Amino acid sequence: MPYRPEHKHATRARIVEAARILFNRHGFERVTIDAVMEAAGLTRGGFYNHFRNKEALYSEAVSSFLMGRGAIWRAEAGVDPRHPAAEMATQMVKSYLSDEHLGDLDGQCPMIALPSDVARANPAVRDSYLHLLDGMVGLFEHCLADRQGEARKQALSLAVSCVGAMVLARTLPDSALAKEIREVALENAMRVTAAGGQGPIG
Amino acid sequence: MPYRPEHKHATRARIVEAARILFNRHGFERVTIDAVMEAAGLTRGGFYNHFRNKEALYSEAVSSFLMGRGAIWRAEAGVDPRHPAAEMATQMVKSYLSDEHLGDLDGQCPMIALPSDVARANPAVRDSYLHLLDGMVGLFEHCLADRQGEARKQALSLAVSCVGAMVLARTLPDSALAKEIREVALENAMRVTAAGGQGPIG
DNA sequence: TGTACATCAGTGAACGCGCGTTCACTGATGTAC
DNA sequence: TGTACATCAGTGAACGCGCGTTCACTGATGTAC
Repeated sequence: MPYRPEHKHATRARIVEAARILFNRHGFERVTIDAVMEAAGLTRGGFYNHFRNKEALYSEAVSSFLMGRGAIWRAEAGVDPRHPAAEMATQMVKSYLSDEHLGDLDGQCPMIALPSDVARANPAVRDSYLHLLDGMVGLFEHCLADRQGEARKQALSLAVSCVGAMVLARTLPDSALAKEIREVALENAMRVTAAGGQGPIG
Repeated sequence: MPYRPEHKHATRARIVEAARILFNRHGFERVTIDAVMEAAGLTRGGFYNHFRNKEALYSEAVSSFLMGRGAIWRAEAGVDPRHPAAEMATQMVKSYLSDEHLGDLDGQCPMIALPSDVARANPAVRDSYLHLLDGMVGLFEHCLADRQGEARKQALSLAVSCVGAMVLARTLPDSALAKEIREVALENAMRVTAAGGQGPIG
């Protein structure tokens, strides 16, 4: 063995991380393999030592968010999986809908950055997206575990508000409407997380 | 004058309509000018008699929805601008979140089909998107005019639910989660349109 | 009414560039002795 | 410990294709007479 296996793993991880950032910013089509490899400190040709093709990389880049930045994000929001509580959901929502998150084109959640791109990609990529949304809904549901029977619906409501509002805010030109939308989404979410055990939106 | 002005106008409209359908289905990058012109019954070269470049066409294709399919959609939903009523908002929401709308890749609202594409396009395209969302919010607001003070917020809530849920549903692979999300969005919207003059939701 | 003409919408070949992918190679590394 | 070697991660030139755009042209049409 000329190189340790970890060497290849590390290189591969560097490529995925560089790709995640570039895809987030520019979308699938406008990111070239050249650009990804250069950002990872490598050259073009080596790419196919690691990935079958460009779409395979795309799929990995999308799912990589969950364990990478996603974990950091959960930590920053103060989410402790062992202590579910509605305030944690509140913190997550606030953080998700924040100016910082909207402006962070590199670190932003790919669900915001890539919806229509992913909608036209292959099933593996769409599964990665499902995986992310599933994770988000699951996390909210966990935080709202005390709302017997309604936790699932409330979690789904929060996810739609968060992702929906941010997708719109990112798509619109810098406009008053974009700001209004995020504010309304936040208000609605607060109403959900604040409510005890009433309806899904109480 | 060799040709009547209407002749050129009609040709131009045919190109925009062909483009709208193709962009909706495949996004900006994957649609070629060749494909658009062929769909309009023309050949490549003529394109630049009508548009400055591909992005100019994109912007027009997005805005064209409002006066074209958008008007049909409003009519089908039974919206009569002279008689605002919450039931009209209800009908619009139901129609927007329907299986038919989700499956209609050609006629679908571009806000669903193109968010991340548009987010990376030039300001004119993003303005067209804003124009669409503004139209939708304005329509809802008009329908909810009797909710003094809260109409605006309720209209925004409806728009986020509608577009957000549909964007997610279109992006996810055909999954149970996609169905759940649309159902929850519909329930929440019904709660908004059903409510008298209470809070923006509930 | 009929005809010659000017206009310009539409044609299609060509250009030039960029990108995904391939491939023969190089050289850094871990191992066997 | 030192050295020769086999491996394979990484290199970079090349290929082939597709696409946006340009441009010299053609021919259908409305108009002037």
